[in-house]
Amino acid sequence: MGNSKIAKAESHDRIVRLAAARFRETGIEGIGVADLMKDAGLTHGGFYRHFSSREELVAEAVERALQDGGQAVAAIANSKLGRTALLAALVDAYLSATHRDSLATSCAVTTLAGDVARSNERARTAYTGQVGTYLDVLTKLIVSDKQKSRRAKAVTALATMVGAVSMARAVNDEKLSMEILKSAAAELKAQLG
Amino acid sequence: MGNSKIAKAESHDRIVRLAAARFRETGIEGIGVADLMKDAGLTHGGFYRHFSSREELVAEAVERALQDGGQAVAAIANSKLGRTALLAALVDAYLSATHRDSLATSCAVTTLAGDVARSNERARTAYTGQVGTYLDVLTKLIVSDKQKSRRAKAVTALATMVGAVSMARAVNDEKLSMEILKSAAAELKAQLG
DNA sequence: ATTATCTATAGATCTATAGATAATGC
DNA sequence: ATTATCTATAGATCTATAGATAATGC
Repeated sequence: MGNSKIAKAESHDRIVRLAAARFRETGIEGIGVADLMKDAGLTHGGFYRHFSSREELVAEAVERALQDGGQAVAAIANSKLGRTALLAALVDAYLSATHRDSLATSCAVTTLAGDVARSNERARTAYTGQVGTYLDVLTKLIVSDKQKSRRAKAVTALATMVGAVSMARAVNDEKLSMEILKSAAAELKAQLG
Repeated sequence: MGNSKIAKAESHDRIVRLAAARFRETGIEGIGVADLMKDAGLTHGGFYRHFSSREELVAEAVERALQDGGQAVAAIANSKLGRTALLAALVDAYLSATHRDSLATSCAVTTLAGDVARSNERARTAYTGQVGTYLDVLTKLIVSDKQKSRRAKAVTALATMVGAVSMARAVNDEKLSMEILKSAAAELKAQLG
């Protein structure tokens, strides 16, 4: 015990990274400070040397969770696929059973939507920014005569993906869950391809 | 204190009805047994004569919350509008600022999606049933050459509405929030009308 | 000397239970 | 006699703080 500034920064980063994962798994209020610190290999007493309150961790962890999704999208967007193939790759990845089932690493725009709506302004501002980023990416990938129409199609496509994954997770009927993911993916690709 | 069987049934119904509203406002874990009982004008000690556990209330209240939405849809569906006007009325009501802001009475398929995914099987089964009901209503209202295609369009339309309202609630930018609702409504009406 | 983390604990919750009270209903 | 609700409380959490310990860093 007792540690360097570098070690403290590493601890801070580890707490935020693990909280970003656990909050997506359990919901933001589904896990306490003590368990989060235990995950990070620390005891709960040290928490308040890193964060002024639990709310501050919530804000940082929501920001981190949203960044994770941004990086996943950037990884696909930076591949050398053409416009249509790129759109299809994004849609298929988002509407995959793997994304549905991998809560800890999933897109926070879907997974934390309900929690963020009830959360602090910093978390909501981060959420708003990430939605804007996704809409920019999608708007550039969509073909349409008018710019305004491309943007509206991007909004609708993102809403479709978010809603489909939300419902696919909540239903307890695997067949219906897969139907939701597959139907939405097929429709989006037909509409935007 | 001390009360008739009729009064007990009324108390039970009041607890479930108020819990269905509060759970949608605060999230299922956002309010405790004592506050729920206080809402119903009772003290917390009597709770376990009505429910064997908090989980049992969660199941009943999720069922009730989902029913509320079903009744709202039925009210619109039973109006004397033609197919196109009916679809437009459903889409506009779902994607209205009023629905976005009226959490306590809102559609639980959107509002409780995240909580239900982590909840008990009875709540998830009720959720699954309500999704099926909505899909049946929408499938009948959508025109398309093939039955299979109508169903896929219904799934996509429901996903779009659920995702749009989820995001519209989480962002803290009123302009973006309204853009999400209005763009999704316009696209859905253009696609399905 | 400073500080990152630890142990210990205060005070506020939360679910659940025990036993008392005051009605209903046979 | 039964029971719907009440008061009181047990026991488990949860956030936050206090003070000790053992390292870093001047």
